Amino acid sequence: MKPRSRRGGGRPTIADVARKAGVGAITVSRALREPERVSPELREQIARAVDALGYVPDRNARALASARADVIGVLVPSLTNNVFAEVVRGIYDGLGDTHLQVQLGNTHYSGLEEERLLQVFLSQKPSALIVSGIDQTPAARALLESAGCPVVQIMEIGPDPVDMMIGFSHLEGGRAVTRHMIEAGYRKVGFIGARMDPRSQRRLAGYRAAMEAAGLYDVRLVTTTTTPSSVSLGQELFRDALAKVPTLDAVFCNNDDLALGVLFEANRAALAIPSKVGIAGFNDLDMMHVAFPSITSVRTPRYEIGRQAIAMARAAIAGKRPADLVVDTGFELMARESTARHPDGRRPPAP
Amino acid sequence: MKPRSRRGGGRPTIADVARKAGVGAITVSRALREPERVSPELREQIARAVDALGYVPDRNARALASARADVIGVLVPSLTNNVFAEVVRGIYDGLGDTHLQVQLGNTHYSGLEEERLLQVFLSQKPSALIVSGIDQTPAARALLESAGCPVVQIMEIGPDPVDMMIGFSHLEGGRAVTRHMIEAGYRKVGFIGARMDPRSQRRLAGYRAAMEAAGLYDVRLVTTTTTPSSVSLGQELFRDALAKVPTLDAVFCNNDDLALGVLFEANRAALAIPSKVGIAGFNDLDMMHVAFPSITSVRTPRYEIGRQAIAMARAAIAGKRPADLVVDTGFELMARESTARHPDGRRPPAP
DNA sequence: TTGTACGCGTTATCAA
DNA sequence: TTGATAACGCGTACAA
Repeated sequence: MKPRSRRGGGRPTIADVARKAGVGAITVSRALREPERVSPELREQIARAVDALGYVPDRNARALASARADVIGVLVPSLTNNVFAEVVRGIYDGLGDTHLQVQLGNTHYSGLEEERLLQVFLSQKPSALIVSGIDQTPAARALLESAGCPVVQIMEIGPDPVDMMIGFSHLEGGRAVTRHMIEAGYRKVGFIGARMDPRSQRRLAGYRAAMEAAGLYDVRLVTTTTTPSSVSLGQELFRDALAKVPTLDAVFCNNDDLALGVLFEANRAALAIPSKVGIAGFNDLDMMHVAFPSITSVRTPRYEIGRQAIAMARAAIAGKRPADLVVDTGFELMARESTARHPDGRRPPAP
Repeated sequence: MKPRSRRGGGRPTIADVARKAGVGAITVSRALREPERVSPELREQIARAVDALGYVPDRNARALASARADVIGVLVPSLTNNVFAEVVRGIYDGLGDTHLQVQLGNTHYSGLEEERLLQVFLSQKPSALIVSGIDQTPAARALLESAGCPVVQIMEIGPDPVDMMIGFSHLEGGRAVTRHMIEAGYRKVGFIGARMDPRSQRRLAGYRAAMEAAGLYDVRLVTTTTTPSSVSLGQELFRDALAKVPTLDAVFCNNDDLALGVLFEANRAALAIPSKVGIAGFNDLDMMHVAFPSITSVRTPRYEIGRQAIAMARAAIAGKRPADLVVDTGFELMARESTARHPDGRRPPAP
């Protein structure tokens, strides 16, 4: 027996397979990656040898030799935020059974952290990069532009894509709910926002635009914090908002967690929903339609964004860049009981 | 100028740095990985050259040469389940600023998928592996045992660790809540369960043990489904449970999402909580204490499990295997208004 | 369709 | 403490 090489961990290599199958190593390599370019007989022999030896290609060696890892780097600001959890789920599902792997990075809503992770990811020579939002730092943007691989910005759309983009306008989303509440008859519509990342800011801008258009805007109606969002924070912020403006008759919450907190707090304070106070959230998590009363929200296609982002990336990797480099997914206003102050709003279903 | 190598993407290599710093390539390599083994002067020169060139080591080459990637493979059954999202957050946080990277895999609660992902991960020669639960298939277990790297099983503890383990007893958790409800005076305590993965099964076993001990067990009180958990599913299952046993006076839900759905449905049906029906969840998400009324749950240290799992893995990688290979984190029963039927239960706070 | 020669960028080995 | 040399396992380029 030929002694094993000095360093190897003992796993069979492509050479072992080649020897066993009686072919050249490169043929094995091809049989694995482009089977159609190898004759059926050899393919068969090689498959047997692979099985017999339990051969698994070494991804590191492959990446080094081909100067490209079968990895898609994905940068999201949070892993616990349900919205991004669903985006990530869509991304994983969009992979199908390709040999591609996802490398996740959590930027914690920090531009600097995003830069750092980009550096790290780039050192792997990924096949593509997916990043969240459109507010990269100049340095991060430069990194992306010289990445030498397809780049997809997700969740938002804007005027100046690095490469590809898929998302929707958060400003329009914010405007749509606010307008809906105004039309439902609410006048003192408050805005409650946590975290206040760029997308939250734009929802606020939409809120403001709608309120100003109706001549209802008042800065005291706006209650925000940079603290991360949570149900309990919604409760607190609602109390703060009421303390500032006791005549508050509705709140548009930055997201559904806050809205849930507001609902509970309104229950506690015995404020009738929707007659005394209207509530709307953002994202339309499952619980919004189950809540009692059900809560108005804006349905955002986060899972689909993840799926499509991967589809776009895969197409670009394959050299088929999609015709539309910027995709606006839109959103959908889900008007429910929590804002049905008017007779034309939906009524609570009979029990 | 020496022409750049044929294939490289143009990025500077370690040789470039070595030339610029006037040292050997290996010295640069050492300066980067074990600075203390290089003289301060050279270290300084090398640092300057690295900065000047913008050198970033190629992870793929490093992994190939050292036969080990600085990657920790992490297998979880779900990314959207808040519980695992928090585990993952703990894992990322536990990384600190090591050079280690996390490679996430989603098994979708499937043993086969876990096997497949293990294969993929192993092909990268990870530095360590973290897997969820203790119910690996025999094939997966064999893979883990011959992985040649530290392995941490998380979320549960059991008698036969592959290597290391950190978690708690779901059976005891289920038993504790159930006992609490019985002590609060409930008699027809139902169990509502979604997904029914192994950990859910063990919580059910704990429920059953407590009910049988009190002579209250009745199979008709148990309502389960393999459908993934959600708030709306909680609503549905509660309706089903009530249809089966109209005298139901409490429900222990497999997790907090279901419990929230039950709460809303009880509200809808005008069933007073906790007098007509008691509710308990599992995991103690933030919303449980905010809910109105607040909901009894079992606090599980999922974030801490993630953090500690990484700590254990890092220690093992560094050759310092922890003294306790199996860590029981325990859990904490959070009794709240939703099960406070007895005067000794907590009262709702005054507004 | 298949094979040969070589390089990918780094680290392990061993000697100085 | 530092360096020369030889892998690491695979893919690219080119030839057959």
